[in-house]
Amino acid sequence: MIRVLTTRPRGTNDILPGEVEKWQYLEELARNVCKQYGYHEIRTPIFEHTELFLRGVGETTDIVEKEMYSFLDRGERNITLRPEGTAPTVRAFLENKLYAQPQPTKLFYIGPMFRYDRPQAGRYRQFHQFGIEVFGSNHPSVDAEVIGLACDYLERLGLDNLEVHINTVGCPECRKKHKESLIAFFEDKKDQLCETCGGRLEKNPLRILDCKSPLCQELSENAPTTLSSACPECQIHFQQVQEYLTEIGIKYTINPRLVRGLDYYTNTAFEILVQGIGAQSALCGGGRYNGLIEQCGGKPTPGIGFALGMERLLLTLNQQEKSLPESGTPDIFIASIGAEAQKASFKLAIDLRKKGFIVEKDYLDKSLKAQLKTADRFQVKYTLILGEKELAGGKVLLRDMAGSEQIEISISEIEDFLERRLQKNE
RNA sequence: GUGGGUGUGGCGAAGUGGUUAACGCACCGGAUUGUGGCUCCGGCAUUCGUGGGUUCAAGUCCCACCAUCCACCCCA
Repeated sequence: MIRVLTTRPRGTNDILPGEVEKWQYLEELARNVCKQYGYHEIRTPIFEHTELFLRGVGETTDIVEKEMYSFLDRGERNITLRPEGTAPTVRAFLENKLYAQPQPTKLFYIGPMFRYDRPQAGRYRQFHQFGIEVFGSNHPSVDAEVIGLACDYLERLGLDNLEVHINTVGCPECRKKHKESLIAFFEDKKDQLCETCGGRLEKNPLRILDCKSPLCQELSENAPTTLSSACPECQIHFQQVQEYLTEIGIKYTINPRLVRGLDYYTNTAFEILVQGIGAQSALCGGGRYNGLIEQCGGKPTPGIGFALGMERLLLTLNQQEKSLPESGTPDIFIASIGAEAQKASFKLAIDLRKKGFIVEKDYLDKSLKAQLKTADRFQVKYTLILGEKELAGGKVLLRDMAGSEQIEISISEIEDFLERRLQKNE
């Protein structure tokens, strides 16, 4: 009846203990890799002025047209939960004048994004991205570094069967020409195109190239590609990016049909794909966006970056049965018998925690039997048993759970003892 | 926004119109005095997503709604 109180909003997830450790591990690794490459973390707000995304992402994109979580705040400001991380990063770069520091600026972020989509495997309304951005260099080695960083990260996780697809979508001039030649190419074929592609022809003919309908694929077989339409300058840039990729041993596939959905992309576009996690096979996607910073009110500044889907990454790791850390077990469990001992065990627990041990205890006045059962569930190596008898003598029983042996030691000796034993067993 | 599948206790899962809704796991308690893992015993769904309808009788049939999963569009 009051189900909404116990049901999370559609397309969102609770990350529970046991699972959250995996997230922490993935985030830590991302931070470490970024650090080695000289990228610095940036944390921008989770919401921004709607205008930023209209401008930055593009008014005709699906994100803006139908996927944004937008609302008026109490001050009548039009606010949107960020659907992606690049525009906010650009905004922060400009607002905080990071361009005044040595260039290029190399940033990374990890955090939630929001898109109002129908959820399915690997797609959620709140999802998390790890992304990097480089502002201020159009050097082809930067393109290769960005792609290489993503590959490095994924390889360190031991993932198999990854495919790096790259393409160039050219500069705005190339794109304009390409669009015209595409429309001309499909002119006499438009009646045969599928329903969605019929509509795409006028608005976004680029997308016909990666339509999944077999007939559209066949029809577009010999269509001009962004690559073939690229001007000499863009061709050269793309060529150099490939040379740099080869230099660092990254295997890639040139996919002339690869186009990215957001308006701001120019030149290099790339995706890292993986099979086996459902229809949404793009683990990571990114590219160059040399016009975006100017579009957002800055001086003309080249940029490039990627976004990597954390949920999809977890799905992949799961599917490939890669092991990740799970929740740890306490060092010791403290069982007590009787009210006095309960109080003493409470103090003992806190003293030991202050010494750095991970300590669990009983909070329910359970029977000793039940407490040992609980200790067993926690899989602790040692249980301290504190009863009236021991308490009187300033002692505790220290029980080795695996060997079922226990000795009596004085409370003052516990720390030393555990220090030695727990280290030895580690 | 469109299409398809699913919806029984914390989880897995029987049940296909008829007395008290199997079973497994998990959880909690107990098997004489303060001792876990094995075993045994006991407890744990006034109820089958929600609301209507058909029927003498519905978890079982019909309708609607909701949720969830998958897919399309698109994207991470």
